[in-house]
Amino acid sequence: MGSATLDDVAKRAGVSAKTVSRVANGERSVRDDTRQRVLRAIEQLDYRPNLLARGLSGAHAYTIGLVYDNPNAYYIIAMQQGALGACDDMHFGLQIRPCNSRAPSLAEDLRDFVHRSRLSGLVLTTPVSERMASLQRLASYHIPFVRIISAARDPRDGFPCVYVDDRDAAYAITTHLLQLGHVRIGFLRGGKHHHASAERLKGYKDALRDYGVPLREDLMIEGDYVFDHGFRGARRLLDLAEPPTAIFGCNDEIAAGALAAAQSTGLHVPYDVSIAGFEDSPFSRHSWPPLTTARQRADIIVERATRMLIARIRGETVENESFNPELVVRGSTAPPRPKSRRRKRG
Amino acid sequence: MGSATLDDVAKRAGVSAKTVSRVANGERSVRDDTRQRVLRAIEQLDYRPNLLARGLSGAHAYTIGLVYDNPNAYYIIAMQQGALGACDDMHFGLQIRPCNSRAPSLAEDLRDFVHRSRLSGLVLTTPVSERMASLQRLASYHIPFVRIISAARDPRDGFPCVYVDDRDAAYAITTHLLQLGHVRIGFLRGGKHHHASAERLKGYKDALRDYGVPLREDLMIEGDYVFDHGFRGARRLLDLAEPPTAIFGCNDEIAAGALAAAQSTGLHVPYDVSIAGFEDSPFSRHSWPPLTTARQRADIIVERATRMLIARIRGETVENESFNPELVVRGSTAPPRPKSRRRKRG
DNA sequence: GCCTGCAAAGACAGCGCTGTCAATTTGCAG
DNA sequence: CTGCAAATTGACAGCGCTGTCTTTGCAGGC
Repeated sequence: MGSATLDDVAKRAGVSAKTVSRVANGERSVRDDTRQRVLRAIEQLDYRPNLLARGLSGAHAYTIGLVYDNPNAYYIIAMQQGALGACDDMHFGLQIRPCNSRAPSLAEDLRDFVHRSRLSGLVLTTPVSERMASLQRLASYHIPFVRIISAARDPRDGFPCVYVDDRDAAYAITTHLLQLGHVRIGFLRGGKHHHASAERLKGYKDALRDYGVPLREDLMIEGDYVFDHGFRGARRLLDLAEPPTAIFGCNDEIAAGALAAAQSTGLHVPYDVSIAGFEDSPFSRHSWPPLTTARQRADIIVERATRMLIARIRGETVENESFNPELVVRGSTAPPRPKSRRRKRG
Repeated sequence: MGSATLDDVAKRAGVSAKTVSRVANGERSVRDDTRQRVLRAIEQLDYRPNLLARGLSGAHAYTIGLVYDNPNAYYIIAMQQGALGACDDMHFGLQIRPCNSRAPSLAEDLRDFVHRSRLSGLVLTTPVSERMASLQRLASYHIPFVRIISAARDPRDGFPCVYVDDRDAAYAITTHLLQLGHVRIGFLRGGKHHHASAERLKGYKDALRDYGVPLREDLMIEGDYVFDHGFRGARRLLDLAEPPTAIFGCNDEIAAGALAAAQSTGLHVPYDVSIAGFEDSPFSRHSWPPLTTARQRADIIVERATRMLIARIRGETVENESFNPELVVRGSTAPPRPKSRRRKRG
């Protein structure tokens, strides 16, 4: 019924349980013929280690936690995929943990989460990874973690991380629009409390500055990472006396809102107005026209972070790593059309 | 460091560890003053049960597995939310398990998954829940599970389930289109191997029959639950000599593809062609125009299934339950426009 | 032949909890 | 008061594995 245990295998192979344990965990100090004998017994009995027993007995449970606070389903799934891939590969388990990154008790909640299941460590994604005070506390509890953050360069603050250069990608998108000939470019900001959002705004501003285009406050609109903000923000922009000829949404959902707003006004994208997003979510591929955006491989990023974490847990020293989102040009951006020829329908 | 254990609490409260265990698990047979004393000690020491120890010791780990084989991110997240909600509420843990529902070893993979972590049971979502042979095997391993399936009525096959009437919802959508005046209605089918897909096709056919509209094979196109099928399928339909005036996509992603196809051809939705989806995914709200669709609360459905499973694990007898998706009419459907007035733009 | 040193294998004691069953206390009729 | 069933509580043995320490086996140096 319940599958075979170490002892069963040990008896069959004529060795002690500890030796079977050694073989199962790939330890070196087992003579080759013994190892073969044990492996055969394991196979014959179809033995599978009991993860609970291993976790209870050992120093930790060979399981990591993936922590996120994000409303974006595609993002979460991509992250889970990345984490699961690395975990399967390294024979670790995975526990998922949605949470509220702004809860004052964040660090304590996570500590309990870790202790209750004896987790080996945590992968912290944005924006949880940006709550420095909580990270300090987590570190003081001796809980290993690796963060994924938005930064142009290695923060070197002692907390290991994978850092993603959002500024650079936003710069690339803005440059793309500028090179098409756009000058009035609207910016729909998202996630006031997300560092990534500030970085993207920075990239936008830097590009305008480098191209000698003056910033216009009325073209930058604050809001959240949601469709509705994109819709209303774009409406507001398009209702200006001098509306922008291009709109850059801080993520694909905002851009989707902007796209809907433009189309609902009877504007043709990209001929009447260009729209760009950020993320390369499936939405950006499935809308019409498909969105110009920045490709962010959340799955690969999280997979790297997970491998780093496991390496750290094993006591290896790890280097921080960086990722650069890349520009993906699709049908939603084109050169601006002379104002006179702009038309409305509907 | 590591949090307090049962023994610590027991000492502090001046009782045996077993009594603390009883209080922690909410068992009846503890006198009230003893219970209070123990609860106080638990609070003072900030005691949290160690889930691994509990799982190893007890008959099962108070943790369930959520099994899915689905490419749709929104769906998965909704299901996870529902399962997590119920699990948190019932003090159960949750393990997620993406899998390949068509693997011949499905039942054995799941058995190993259950044994390795001593899982209490499984929630099986479509299409895993439709692999009857595997379910038989799972049952023969004495693994408790609850399925979510697509069916018009209680299957009464001995395997507990939550059943969702896809046929009825598809009937409602088709009826909605017929009542708007559409006669040539295209159907883009998805997921050949999903029972839900067959049910939706059935709803479509039944509605046409009831309205005396003859079925036309050339208006029904097979494919998968993906955007691309929607796009190509819709193109094919729209290129017919007598194209449909409405297209029903078997899920929102297919409908999104159809929407993009129509728009890329220069057609105006819904004036030139109506489009309906199925699922009420965020996409259906975020496209322009937003999609008429069928609302399926995957979160609530999975939450119910999870509660049923836990009740079953506790030895209670449970009744199967049913859910009906409901019609959500949005901007993508409207009465057909006379053919002569149909227009294209470029 | 004897001792040293190292690799290989085993013994044993838990990890923190629950199931089982025995011991103790309590409540209450007689 | 006494007796007895019912209600509480506790003792104890694991659950299946790993960490630590010990023992065993064997090659090499004198």
